[in-house]
Amino acid sequence: MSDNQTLAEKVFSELATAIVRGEISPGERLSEHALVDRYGGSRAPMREAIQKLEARNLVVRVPHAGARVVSLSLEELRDIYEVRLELESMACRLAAERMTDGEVAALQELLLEHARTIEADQGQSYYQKSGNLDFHFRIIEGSKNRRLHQMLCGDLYHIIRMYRYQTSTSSKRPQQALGEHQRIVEAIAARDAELAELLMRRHIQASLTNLEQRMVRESTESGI
Amino acid sequence: MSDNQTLAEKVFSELATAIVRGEISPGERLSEHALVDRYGGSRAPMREAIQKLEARNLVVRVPHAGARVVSLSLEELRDIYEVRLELESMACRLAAERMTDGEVAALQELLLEHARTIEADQGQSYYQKSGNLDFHFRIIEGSKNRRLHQMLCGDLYHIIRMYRYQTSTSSKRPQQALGEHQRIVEAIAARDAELAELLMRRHIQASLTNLEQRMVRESTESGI
DNA sequence: ATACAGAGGATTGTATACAATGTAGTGTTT
DNA sequence: AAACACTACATTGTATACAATCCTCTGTAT
Repeated sequence: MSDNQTLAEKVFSELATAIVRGEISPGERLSEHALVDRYGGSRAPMREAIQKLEARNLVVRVPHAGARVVSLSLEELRDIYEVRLELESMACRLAAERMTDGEVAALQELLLEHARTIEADQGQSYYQKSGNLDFHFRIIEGSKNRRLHQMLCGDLYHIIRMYRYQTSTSSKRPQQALGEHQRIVEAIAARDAELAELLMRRHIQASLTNLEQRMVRESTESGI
Repeated sequence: MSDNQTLAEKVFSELATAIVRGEISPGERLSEHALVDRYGGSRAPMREAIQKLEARNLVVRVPHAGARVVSLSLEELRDIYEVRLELESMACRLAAERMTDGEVAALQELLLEHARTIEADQGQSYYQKSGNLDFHFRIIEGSKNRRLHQMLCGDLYHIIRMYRYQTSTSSKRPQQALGEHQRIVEAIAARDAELAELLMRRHIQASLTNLEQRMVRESTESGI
């Protein structure tokens, strides 16, 4: 029961979290031999772990040249945000149509708890860290579309979290975000799919706008 | 120059096309040893090819049990279609905003050619086969969002083509599809992003509706 | 007859060895 | 001095061998 998963999978998940947390920098090389020294085993499982990372777009491999942690240009990051905006708005619309009454009630309860947490200890850190993600995850699950869930949670979020643009863009007051969350849930509870989608779109749009401003700033800086 | 790509990549692409074309049936096993017998080489490249197929969701692997060609339930297929509908509508909106005038002109030219082809030899087969795909691919490329392109063309389309639901759903008159295409391009040429998105959404929606009807039919049949 | 248990075979996971390719560093030439 | 070529090294791609796990078939017991 302890060694149920293969070594390749263990190395993969360890590397994935290390990359997302920034313990391995973007652009850094992942030598198979170095991974053997670090995690033990032989090259075969390391290779497989690297391939799994490539499948999730966390590393880029070029034949005979090796693997590097993905280093996204701001354009590529904008692309990812655009797709995320669309897919998560879609998820919110579907959630309004498909969540059970019980799930909606649980979501409302979650927001009440968030409100208490914020009021109690100004818990900005708690709220940002897991609370925000919890809210979005539940809505994505509420869409009852497994492929959508896989694309958003499996592929896009890892990269987004890796670049921490999400933390910086959600630096607006937790109260404001909470208020937006509450209005979204109200729309879901009223089964108003169109409104729920619109509100979620606006809620995320700020991140994209923020990101694009940053893009312009950085490009002009480097252009001088 | 001939052997520039690795054996693993060659086996991967051969297997991918074989799966998409239905030469390997859904649910069929992919034994590593059998692949060695078929393609030559050793197990290592075969394993790598299978992993690449898994990354594109064309096969499912379970540890110690092997790999099987993906066999989707109708629910999973509905999920994929839903996501495709949303992403391709989005692509159309972005294309209306970002395609160059030259690209729009080329797209209009493509449709004229389609019209000639249809009139000439009732070329339903030609039009369905590559013409329809060409049109959609150009719009996706016109979105100038590489991640979106990757998700639609790389991941979703292979599976959709594999199940051939697209061919059956697009069995409506080529003239009708062509007319819808023309209106979409008109909206793009007018830089009316909202309208372009709406028209594309309707254009694809028929496939999804068709698919869902089929789902209901099949489930009731098996339920008897 | 059916269900469960165990052994054997088959398949995958891992380790090691060899081959092919890319990279860097040095030396020569212009 | 700069650019090109060649050589040596390092890294990845591939092949083979061994270990661990799973699937199946057979035999026994209920």
